[in-house]
Amino acid sequence: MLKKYLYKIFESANKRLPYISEIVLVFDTPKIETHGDLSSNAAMILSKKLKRNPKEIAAEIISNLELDNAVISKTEIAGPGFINFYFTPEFVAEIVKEINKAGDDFGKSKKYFGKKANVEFVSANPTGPLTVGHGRGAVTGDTISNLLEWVGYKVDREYYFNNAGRQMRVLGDSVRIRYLNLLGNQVVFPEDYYQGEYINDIAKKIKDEFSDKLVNESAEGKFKEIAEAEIFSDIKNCLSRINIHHKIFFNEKSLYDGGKIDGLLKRFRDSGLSYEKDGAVWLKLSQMGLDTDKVIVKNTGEPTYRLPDIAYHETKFGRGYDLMVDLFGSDHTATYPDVIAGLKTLGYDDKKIKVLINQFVTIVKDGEAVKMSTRKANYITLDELIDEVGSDVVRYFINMRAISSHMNFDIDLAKKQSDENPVFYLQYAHARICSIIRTVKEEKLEPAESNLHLLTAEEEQSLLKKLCGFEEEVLYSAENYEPQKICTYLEDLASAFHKFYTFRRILGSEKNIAEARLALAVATKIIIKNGLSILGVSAPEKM
RNA sequence: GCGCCCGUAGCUCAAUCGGAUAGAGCAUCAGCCUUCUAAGCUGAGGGUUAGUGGUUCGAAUCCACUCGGGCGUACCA
Repeated sequence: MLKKYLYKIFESANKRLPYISEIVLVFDTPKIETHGDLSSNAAMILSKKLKRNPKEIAAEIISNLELDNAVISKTEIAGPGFINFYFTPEFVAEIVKEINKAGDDFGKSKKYFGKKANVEFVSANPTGPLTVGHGRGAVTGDTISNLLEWVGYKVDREYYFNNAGRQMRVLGDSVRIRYLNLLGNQVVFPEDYYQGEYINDIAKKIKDEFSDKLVNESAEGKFKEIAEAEIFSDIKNCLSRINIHHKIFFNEKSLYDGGKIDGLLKRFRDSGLSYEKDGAVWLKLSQMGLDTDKVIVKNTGEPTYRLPDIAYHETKFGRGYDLMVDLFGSDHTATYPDVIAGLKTLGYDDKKIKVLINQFVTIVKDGEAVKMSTRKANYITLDELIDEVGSDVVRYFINMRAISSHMNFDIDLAKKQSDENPVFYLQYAHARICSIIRTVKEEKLEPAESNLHLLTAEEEQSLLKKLCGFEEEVLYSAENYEPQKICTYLEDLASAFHKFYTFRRILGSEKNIAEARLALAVATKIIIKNGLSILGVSAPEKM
């Protein structure tokens, strides 16, 4: 709200200060309170362009702004040429009205209203349970979807999977052999098969249902079919435990059945974008600025992942999305440039695709890093983690970190410190406000907005200023795909509230000021709840 | 070897497209509950931002090199 005001003021001063439009105008919240509420470095940037003293420019800017002194109490030129703005307490307090009026919708913006986005995430093939590693992609993808919705997008959450190919054959055969073992057959279980206990569980289920009727069944028949169904249902259950629900499950196989793959291949060939060499089909990606051409069909006749991936993204373009977000782990870093280049050769606008790479989660157990592998079954499942610490902690813990950071997850620490997780700090602030609201009801006290100008104390003002920043924070997080900003913001907000709570009491204060403080507390509650809902974390009324 | 990501307090991480005195939580130490939830508040200690150079009014952030870690580098996905 504060930034909005300054942008407006600067814009209307455009005619008098034409050089302003030549730079990107940014207002920062200084780290130190004595540097004002918002600060601009415009004069310093302009000083280079105009070859003039920055302080001189700053003075010129200030004198040409039409500042309302009911809004801005003071401006100053500081340091090497910062322009610092101080807002009046009365103006800052107005935010309470806006928040309490908009309620659950406060912070939502219409900036991207009417646009459609697709966020593809998780996309693990059904060969085993989701691991903590998948959890990172799952939570991040869902939170980014929420953020996009908050700035106006209509978002489809999508899960892309492949239930064909070698890994699924191995899965079916793993179950088959375990099944035979259960029946007393001594077939040796190959080392590179899926070692997890879940394979045994599925085999047991099959034995219970079919007893020995499937001894001659092939790996790719019933075994694969049942294993896939079981695993997929586990994956969906697990995701729903942390509140994640995909709207679309896109099967790679449908691309083949629908003739999309053959059609694409033909188009590449007909337009001269591909050629044959050594029995394989190559796509001319070197024309698109890549180092080398890449194989799209192996000499065995099977396509590589590139062909279906390009075809898949083509269907997304066909479905009319304005923004397509692909979220995957760092083991895929090498694959997406090929796919995007392929789409570009077909004339698609690659700017509509945003690829996000989340770095790996290193699991630390007993002080040592654990190498995770579904094959070898030395992973920690997402389900186990949720059992241990609960959905809120899992979601918050993952959201706290920038996706580019390599995060360490110490299982023992997570269990031990689950009570100390910052998420409880936020939830506690929310519960405290709910408790106040319950208590004042008995005292016949109502929040009132007529006396907000009384909120001039330090703790009240810093809480108010924090509230003023929520909208901008949401927009920034969404546009930059940085959920962790919301966490940092909420922790600051909760801290400002806890201080307010400690020093500025509601009950026992004079009626006008008590009502104003109550209105402020209610506004804070709304923001905490809205922020937590973006993160997919609950806002409990009691703790 | 080459490409991408990263290195910040004892630990896990922040730091608003380069901003003023690098911040939180945990851990450690010292205080604060007859009044709205102490899962809280106040204070203390803890840093050459891996290292060396460079760019400029100004660098954790940008550039170069070195060291250390992760992920790739396929006619696997």
